[in-house]
Amino acid sequence: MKETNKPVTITDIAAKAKVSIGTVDRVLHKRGRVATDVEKNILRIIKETDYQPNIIARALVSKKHYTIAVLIPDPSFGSYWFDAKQGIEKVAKTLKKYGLTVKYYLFNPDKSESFTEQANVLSKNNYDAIILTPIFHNEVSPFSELWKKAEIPHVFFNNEIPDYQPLSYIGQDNYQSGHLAGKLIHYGLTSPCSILMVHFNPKITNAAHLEIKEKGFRNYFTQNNLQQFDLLKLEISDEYKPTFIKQMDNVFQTNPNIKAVFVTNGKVYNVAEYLSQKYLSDVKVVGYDLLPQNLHYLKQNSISFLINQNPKGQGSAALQLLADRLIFQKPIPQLKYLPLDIITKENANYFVHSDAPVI
Amino acid sequence: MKETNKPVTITDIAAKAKVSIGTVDRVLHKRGRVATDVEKNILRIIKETDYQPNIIARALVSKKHYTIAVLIPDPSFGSYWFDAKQGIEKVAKTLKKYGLTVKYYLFNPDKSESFTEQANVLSKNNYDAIILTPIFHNEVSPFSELWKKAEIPHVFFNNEIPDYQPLSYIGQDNYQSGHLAGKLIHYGLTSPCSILMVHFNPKITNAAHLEIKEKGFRNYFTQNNLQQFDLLKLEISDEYKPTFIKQMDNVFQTNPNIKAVFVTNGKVYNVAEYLSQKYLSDVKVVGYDLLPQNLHYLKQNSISFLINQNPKGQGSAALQLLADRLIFQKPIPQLKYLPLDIITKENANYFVHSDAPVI
DNA sequence: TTGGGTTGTGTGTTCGTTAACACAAAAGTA
DNA sequence: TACTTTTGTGTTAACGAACACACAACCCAA
Repeated sequence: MKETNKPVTITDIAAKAKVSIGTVDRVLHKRGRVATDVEKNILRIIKETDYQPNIIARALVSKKHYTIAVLIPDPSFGSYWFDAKQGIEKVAKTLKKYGLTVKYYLFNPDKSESFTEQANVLSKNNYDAIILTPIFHNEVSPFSELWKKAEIPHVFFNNEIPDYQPLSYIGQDNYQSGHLAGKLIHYGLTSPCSILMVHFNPKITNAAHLEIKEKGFRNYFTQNNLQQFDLLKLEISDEYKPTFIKQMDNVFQTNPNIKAVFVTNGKVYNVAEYLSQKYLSDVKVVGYDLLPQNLHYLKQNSISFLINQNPKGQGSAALQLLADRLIFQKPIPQLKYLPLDIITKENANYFVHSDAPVI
Repeated sequence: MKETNKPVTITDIAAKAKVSIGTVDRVLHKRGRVATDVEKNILRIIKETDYQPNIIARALVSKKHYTIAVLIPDPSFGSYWFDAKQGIEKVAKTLKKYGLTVKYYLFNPDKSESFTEQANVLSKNNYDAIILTPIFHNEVSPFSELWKKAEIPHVFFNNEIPDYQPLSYIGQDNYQSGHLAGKLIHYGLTSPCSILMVHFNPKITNAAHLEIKEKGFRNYFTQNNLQQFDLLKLEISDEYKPTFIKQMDNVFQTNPNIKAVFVTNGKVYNVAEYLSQKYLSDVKVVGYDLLPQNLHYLKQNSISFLINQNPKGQGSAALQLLADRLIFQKPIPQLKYLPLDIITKENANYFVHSDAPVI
C-alpha cells in the first residue's frame, strides 16, 4: 500500500478510466450522455479510489446560491429567542462564503395568527430549505404538508412534534430533562416532603413539551421508589403578579411542607422572586434557561440549578445541519438531541459567555 | 448605498486602481516592486472597499503546507488521552483540505524522561506550530524557551503552567472546578459531617493542578461559612489495591462521620468501588472525567456527579485555534477556558456519544 | 554607449470542479 | 439516400488568489 496522501481528483479518475474529465463529471452529476459500460467503469473507479470531491474547489466555482428561510419568534420577545437567532446568525456568517443566505421570518410567540401570517408569506417565496420552531402545533401541520409536497426540506428546532416527520429535529429530550430535574431536586433533599411542579402559561403556547417534562420528572420518583415525596402541581395561566402571588400563597398555606419547586420552563425567576420575598430560602428551586433574571437568582442562591436548553447551540446546529445537506451533501441525522447542560452558580459563567457548540 | 452583496475581489481592486492584479497581489503580500504612490492608492482602495481575501480560493491554490506537532501522552495510557487525541484528529481531518497535517509525538505520562525524549525529537524538525500537554512543568520550561526563540507558536492544553506564557492555553479553570465540586457536595449534604478529599498520584505527575482544585474546593466552604463540615485530606501515592484499601480503611475508621468524598482526578472509580464493597452507599462521591469505569459507577449511583474535563473538546479547540491563526490569520485568545460540564446519571448519555464542541 | 543590474508592471499558469460548447458518430426519419 | 436528431465524448473558460516569469524602462559603471 502506497503512502500517497494526495487526495484523488477528478483528473486522476479520468486518467484511470481513459476518458476526459467532462465524462467523469457527467457521471458524478448524473447528467446522462455517457455510455453505460463507461459509466459503470467510472463508478467502479470512484468507489475503489474512495474519491471525495474537493468542496473547496466546488464552492469556488459554484454559482449555486442557497437561500434558507428561518421562521422563529421575534427576538424582542425574550432573550431566549435572541440567543437562538444569534446561533443561526453566527453559522450563517461563515456559510456566506459558500453562497448561502438566510432570510428571517419573525413572529409573535404569543399569537398563533402571527405565526400563520409569517408562514404564509414565507411559503410564497421559494426557499431551498426552512428552519422553524413549531410552537403552535395545530397551525404548523398544513404548512408542513405543503412543504413536503413541494419537497422543501424543513427542520424543526426547540419544539418537537411527535407525529410530524420533518427532515430533522434539533433540540433536547424533554422527557429526559424532566428526569434530570427530578434527580437534581431529589439529590438536595433528605427528609420526606412535598415537591411543587409549576407550569407557566400552559394554555397560550403549546403545552405538550411541558407535560413531557412533567412525565419525566414524575417517573424519576416512581422509578426510584421515592414515595416519601409528595408531588404537587400548579398551573399559572396568568403572569399577572398579584394573581400569581395569590396562587402561590394558596399552595404554600395548604402545603407547608414544600421543600422544592420544579418550574418546567424559563419563567422560574418568578418563583425565585416569590420565595426570596417570603424568606423561604430553604426551598430548592430548579428550572430552565439562562435568562438574565434567572442568572440573577442563581447567583443569589435562590435558584439551585438551571437546565440550559441552549438556544444558541440549537440555532447553530440547525443551520449547520442544513448546510451539511445542501452544500456538502452529507447525510444528516433525523434527530439530534443536544446535551442537557446543568448550570449552577459555580459554572454559569462558562455558559453565558462561551460560544455554543458548533458541530 | 448599493445593495451589491458581491464580495470585493482582487480584480475589482485592480480595476479601480487601474493596475493589474499582479500589482495588487504584490501590495497585499508586501512583496515590494511597487511604486510608492501606486501602493498607497491601492491600500486606500483596499481599506475603502473592505476587501476580504477569499479563503476558499486561497486554500485551493495554496501549496503552503502547514505541519503541526502534537506532544501528548500516549492514548494507550488511558481513555482520557485517547479522547484528547480523537478530538485533535477530528479537526485535523477537516483541515487537511486546507493543507494542514499533524504529526504526533506520544510520551509515557508516568515518565518525565519519555516527555523530554519526545520533545527533543520534535524540536529537531521544523514545525509551524506545536500543541502540547505540559504535565511535567520543570521539563517543559527549556523547550518553551527554545520554541519562543525559534518563534514557533505553541499552545498548552489540559495543564496550565502559571508562569509560562505560551501563545494560548486551552483547558479548564481548575480553581473554579474545585469550587464547583464543593457546591455539588454541599448541596447533597444537610447535617454536619466530615468530607474527604482524595488526591491520586500527587507525586508522579505534577500535582499543581490537583492542589489548585483543592484550594477551590476548600474556599467554597470557607467563603460560604460552612464550618460545620470537616475537611479531611488523603493522598494515595500507590494505586496498588491492598495499600489503597488499607489507607481508606484507616481514614474511615478514625473518621466514621465521612459522608462525602471528592476525588481530584479521574481515579474516582477506585473510591466508588471501595465504598460499594463496604456498603457505604450513603456517601456522596464527586470526581472527574467520563472514563468507562467512572460511568459504570455513575449508573449505579455510587458516584453522584462527575465534572467533565472534556478532553476531546480540549483537543479540538486547541487545533482549531492554531488553524485559525495559521490558515485564517485570525487573532486568537490567549486563554480559552472550556465550560465545566456537570455530569450525572441522567444526562451522561449526551456527553458520552455526542461530539465535542468545535468552535 | 554597451553591458549588467534594479525597479515597476503585466501576463500566464495553477489549484479542482463545473458547465457551456463543439463536434463527431450513430440512430432515426423522410 | 439525404436529411435531422440523439448520443457520446472531449475541450475550454470560468471561479479568486498566488506566484513564476516576461519584459520594458530606467540607473549606473566601465
